[in-house]
Amino acid sequence: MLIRKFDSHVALDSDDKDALAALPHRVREMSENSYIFRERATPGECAVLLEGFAFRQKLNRDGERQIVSLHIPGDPLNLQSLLLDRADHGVQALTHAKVAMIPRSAMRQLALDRPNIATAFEISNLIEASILREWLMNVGQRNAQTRIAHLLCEIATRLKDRDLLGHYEVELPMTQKQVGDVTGLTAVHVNRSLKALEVEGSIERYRRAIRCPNWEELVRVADFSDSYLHLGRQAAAC
Amino acid sequence: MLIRKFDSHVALDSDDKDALAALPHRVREMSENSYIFRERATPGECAVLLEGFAFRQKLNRDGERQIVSLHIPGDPLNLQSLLLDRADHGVQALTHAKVAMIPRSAMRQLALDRPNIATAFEISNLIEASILREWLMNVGQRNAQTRIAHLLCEIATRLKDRDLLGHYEVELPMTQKQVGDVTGLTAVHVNRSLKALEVEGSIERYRRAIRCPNWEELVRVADFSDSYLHLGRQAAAC
DNA sequence: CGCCTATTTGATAGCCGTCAACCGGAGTGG
DNA sequence: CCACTCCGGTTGACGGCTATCAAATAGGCG
Repeated sequence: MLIRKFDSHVALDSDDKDALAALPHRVREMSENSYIFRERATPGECAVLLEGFAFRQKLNRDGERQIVSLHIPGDPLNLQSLLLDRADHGVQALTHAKVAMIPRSAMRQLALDRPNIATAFEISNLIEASILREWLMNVGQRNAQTRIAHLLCEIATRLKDRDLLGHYEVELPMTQKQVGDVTGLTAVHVNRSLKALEVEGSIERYRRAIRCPNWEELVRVADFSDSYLHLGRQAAAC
Repeated sequence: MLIRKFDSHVALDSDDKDALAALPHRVREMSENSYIFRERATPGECAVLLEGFAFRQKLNRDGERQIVSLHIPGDPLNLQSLLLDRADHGVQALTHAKVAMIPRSAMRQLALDRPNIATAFEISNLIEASILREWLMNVGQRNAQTRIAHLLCEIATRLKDRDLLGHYEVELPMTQKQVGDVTGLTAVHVNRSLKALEVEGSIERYRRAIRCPNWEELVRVADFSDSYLHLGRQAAAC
């Protein structure tokens, strides 16, 4: 999984792939909503999501939660803690999930030994920052319907890019409260906005599954453009 | 300026500092609001802010602007474009500013030659991402007064950390419209919120200068904690 | 079935946006 | 020196989007 993701950023040679495959690790099964890392921790391992979904969150003084990223299989979950001494946010499983835990020392040695992989680490971090900028725009400047539609477009696009999605049909593994914590809305308003999107024909819903019969239309409503996801190999890498 | 910033992330040896000092560059004077890099560009140079302030912004479909970062002297302005092929946002001078422009190739060679500096690059990027997460929390979960107070605390803390601020007295070089574009508010509401902060005694104002006679109080109102800024050397670096 | 959580819906309130007018300092030109 | 202009800041009235509160419905799982 990780190989596939990193290879999509930088062209890895077979030695790079072997080195990634040879990483020592243990696989942990995480149940829904369980913590993978807690805020302020300095974990001794790096986690890579193998199955399921995960998210990162921050809490404010009043205990209100902001979800600051969503992760799909293949995503590293705490690369930043290779270099920063304390996590400024918590990482949790969104669904039941499998996570590969890799000793920090092994990850750091790998980055020292294999420049291509170090570059892939950096690109992964930079894309995360780019997504954060887009989310900031989303929450700061867009109305509720657009925010939610944008989130749907992003998830669908990221899943599709990693071959985890057949059609544009998302089984959104989040409660409406969690969608609200991503978009800065309340669960009630998320509900109303989803309904409005449905009534206007941008999406169809059955339970939590959301289909996008008219992708172009949803993209338009969402003010979505995938350029911030920086899909494909980055020409600038060496 | 850059040496001082990077040295605050990682302990640089004298060779590292010499290498940074020897970087080829030209200094550009930028007038207020002029573009340093445009969205979607692939700049051939890296910029480091020497004097003045700068910001990055994204525009949505309706032309509304979200400011996604603020920069003070010493900050690199487009490190991410060393590895990502197209900028997902624009960079502009907030005030009259001096910027050092360094050829991309020289920056990349430097990162290859000097691991400490490569690490400093990465830490700088990671801290930016951490600030983005906090801003997302700010815009998504806090009310207007708290958002603005939080922004003031952050700016003051960052300036103080780089010895650019005597007391907690910020001459905020931004229009109220720009503050709104950071915080996801309108200029009118920024104005009312600043007034409210003043009435409640959290800040004092004279023109655009803002004093914080009671820093503790402002921090409390702002729900501010500086941990996300990751000040000081990161123990995890090697 | 029974419990618990998530979703849905309605009524109401409030924060913030919009529109508009006025003020006030800085720079310009007469 | 003063009038003029312009841009940003300030203030008021009003409206709308979203939050809050509350209650009913539906699903999931023992």
